[in-house]
Amino acid sequence: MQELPKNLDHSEIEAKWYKHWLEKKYFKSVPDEREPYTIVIPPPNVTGVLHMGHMLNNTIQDVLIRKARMQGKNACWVPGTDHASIATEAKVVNLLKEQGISKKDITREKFLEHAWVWKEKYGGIILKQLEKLGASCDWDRTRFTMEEDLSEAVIDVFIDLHKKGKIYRGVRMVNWDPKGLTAVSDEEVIHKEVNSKLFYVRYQIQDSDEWITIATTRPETILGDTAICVHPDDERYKHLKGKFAIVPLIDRVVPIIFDEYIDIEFGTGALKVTPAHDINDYNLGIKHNLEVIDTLNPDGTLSEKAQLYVGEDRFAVRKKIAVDLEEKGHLVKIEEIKNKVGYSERTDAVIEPKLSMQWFLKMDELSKPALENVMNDNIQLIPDKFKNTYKHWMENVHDWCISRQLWWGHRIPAWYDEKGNVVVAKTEADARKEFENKFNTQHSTFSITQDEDVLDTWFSSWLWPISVFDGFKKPDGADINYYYPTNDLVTAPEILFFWVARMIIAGYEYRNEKPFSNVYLTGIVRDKQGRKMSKSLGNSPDPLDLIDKYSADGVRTGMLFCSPAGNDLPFDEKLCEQGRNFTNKIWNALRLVKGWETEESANNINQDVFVWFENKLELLKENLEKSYASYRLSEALIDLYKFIWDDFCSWYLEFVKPPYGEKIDAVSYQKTVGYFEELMKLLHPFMPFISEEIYHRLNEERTDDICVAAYPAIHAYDAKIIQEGEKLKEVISAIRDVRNKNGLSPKITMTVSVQATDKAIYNKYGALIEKIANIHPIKFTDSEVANAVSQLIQTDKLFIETGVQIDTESEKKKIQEEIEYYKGFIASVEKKLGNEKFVANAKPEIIENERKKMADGQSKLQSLEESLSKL
RNA sequence: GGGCGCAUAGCUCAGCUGGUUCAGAGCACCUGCCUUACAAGCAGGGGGUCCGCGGUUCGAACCCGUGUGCGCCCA
Repeated sequence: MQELPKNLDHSEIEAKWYKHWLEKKYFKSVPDEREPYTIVIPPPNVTGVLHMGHMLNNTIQDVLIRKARMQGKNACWVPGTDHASIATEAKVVNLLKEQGISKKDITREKFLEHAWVWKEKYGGIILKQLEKLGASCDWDRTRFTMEEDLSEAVIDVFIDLHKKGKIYRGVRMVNWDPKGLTAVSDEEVIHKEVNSKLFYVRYQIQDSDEWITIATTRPETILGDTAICVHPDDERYKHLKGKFAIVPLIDRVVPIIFDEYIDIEFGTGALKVTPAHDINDYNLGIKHNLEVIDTLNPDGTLSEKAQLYVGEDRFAVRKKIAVDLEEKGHLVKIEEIKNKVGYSERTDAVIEPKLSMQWFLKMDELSKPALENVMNDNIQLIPDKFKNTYKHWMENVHDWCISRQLWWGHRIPAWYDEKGNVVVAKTEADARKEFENKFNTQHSTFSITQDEDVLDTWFSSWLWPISVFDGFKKPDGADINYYYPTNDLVTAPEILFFWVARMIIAGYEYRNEKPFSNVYLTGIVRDKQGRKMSKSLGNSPDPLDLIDKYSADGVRTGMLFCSPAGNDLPFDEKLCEQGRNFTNKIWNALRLVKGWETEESANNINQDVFVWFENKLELLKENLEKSYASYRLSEALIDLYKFIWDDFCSWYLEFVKPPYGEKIDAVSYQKTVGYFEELMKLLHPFMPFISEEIYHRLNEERTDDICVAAYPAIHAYDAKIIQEGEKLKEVISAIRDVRNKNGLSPKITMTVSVQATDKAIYNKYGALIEKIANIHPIKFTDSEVANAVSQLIQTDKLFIETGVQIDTESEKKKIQEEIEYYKGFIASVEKKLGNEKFVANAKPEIIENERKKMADGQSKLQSLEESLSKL
């Protein structure tokens, strides 16, 4: 046969097999009578390119879906992307800017045209990249949150929830992103600890020479102050009741109010109150009926209402106002402090609390079933430590601000007439009818306008598990009835609330059923310094480069080697290298097996090896199954890795390998190919490409594919046979060890005498030991053998005659050390057994075990002492 | 400030009901090997205050309390 190359060209087989699988439509799913197994992909942003988080996330999904497929389930993995309002709009704005076009200068329609062009051009990149990873998605089902059907679902849901009284419009303090020019939800604000300055500023008390000093990190907001607040119990300020203070620079007269909200210890115990620009101040303002003065423009510059510094950016003003306050004698001192400042997740701009009119979704009632069904494990979070976090959030859930001041997204179906009345309706015509009914508007030509804002992207992705199966358009359709609820959701803990909780809410609201049964929360991929890998930090390797270098299989295993569910993954390229080395190992095992020439043989010398290996294989399968059942994919992979490398390659193949130049008997060959195939099936979910390649190489006439082969069934195993095998390995290792320690080449033939009560294993495997360890002969003995190195294997004793004079002194020393160890060991067991309370309280099997330890220990000790005396 | 979690070999982590000869794996490191599938390999080896302290128990890496350090979420 033709010589196989020493290393495998992975890029060639990856392209070949992925294309083949697609042609065979193995990933395609249509409802049938089989049990469904469904995963919906967490839709990546259309703007996105593959990063390490996606790699991890999608590898896990692919492992789960491939295993289910092999197990004969109707496996369906639905891919797609979401439209990512803020991120996409920002990209398009930038692109237009490069072309010299400003968003302000073009119409909404024109802008959206540009946005769609952009989406068509770049929107599919990330999905193409997933193919390189081997992702076995049903690509025919690819969805996009802004396609027509999914958009309609979003609008219908908005109208429905509005009708149910769950959606309302109100002025609220929102997190304003001055760069993105939109409100963002609480979850999109990242609080970072930063070094700030705490400015102490004094305000004069009206009609008095007295001053009151406040502390603030944002002195520019002074211009919007409408009160000073102190604690009612604070002795320092009690006399100020009913007095007024004068706001510096603008001389506004504001009341001094008293409220228990104040922390007496912080700063001076006096707080400036700016209801338009701080949520707590806003609440104080409502309570004390204060004036609200909005001093900020949407872009973060100061507004006319600020009176001073109008049109200048808030951070520039912060510096200027400090100087001006100083000049006018208002600045008392400046302290350096650490405080937390909110940043926009999307634009990284400092978030400004700002009052504005927004649409909200009431969450209290809606979230109840979503909380309950996670707490009772109807939906399982993996790992379950996230239940606590989930509970905490769901019990303190805030109403969801769902409007965004953007164009790219689902436009809010609300309409206003000239008087500012509002109705919610799907079309303009419906809206007019609404106006006629609701407001008695008589003529049909009145002018109405649609709300300019769009909905939060999550307001579409929370419908994802339903909408991808057309569950809104066809609530009783074949797809939604078959695939919903889905099985597993694999996602990052960061979006547990953003997305997972809200999908659960939508599931119960619209299907009266959970959207998925299990939520596997992956870790966050971090670099060696523990930082999250991200494009902006530039600390993330390009996944496609990694695949190029280490193969898709190698990268997949690299990602999974150390990523227990919910734990962060400290990524190291070395892991991918280890994965690639594993593919190389497998490839070379194939080269070995394919290099064998066979011959018919009457009696099979490897019979006992097969029995051992088959039992060990069953044990492996059982362990794999346990790991899968508890989503310990990393553990399953490591078990498989060790089994293939150690048990299969290092032991089994060496056992059955014919001596150089000899042929292998046909039965051994067939058995070996069979085991190899089975191992490849077990490996396929993790390493789809190499397993498929090997599967075909093992049998070149094959017409079926491992991708859809039946996953190996589990059978019972005999633990005793496995134990014998382990002992056999110990014997061989002990002999190798003697060679190593004495600097003897493997080519030197030695003799071994065995002193054992149970001779079965030596009778069974004697010939094998002779072959593997280059022993001739191996024989039994009843007594000590002179001039031999002795090795204790459990309670058996091996006398290895190396053919050279042994070093009696070092041999004595070695035995003496072992004797000491066993003496200590026996003493500790004796102590335990001598303890009445232990004997009275411990379980019988544990006591029995201690007795056995004692007997074994004593027998070994005796044997060692015998050896010592003979030396 | 409130809540949750973590701490085991140089690194990353197992250790599932408290009880084997229980302190373990992979990587890294060290030694010896270009042995005929694989140097992307083979055969060996060293390495630990299971974060500190106290308690429960016949028995604690594991349970309880407490201190320290770190991470995450919320305000």
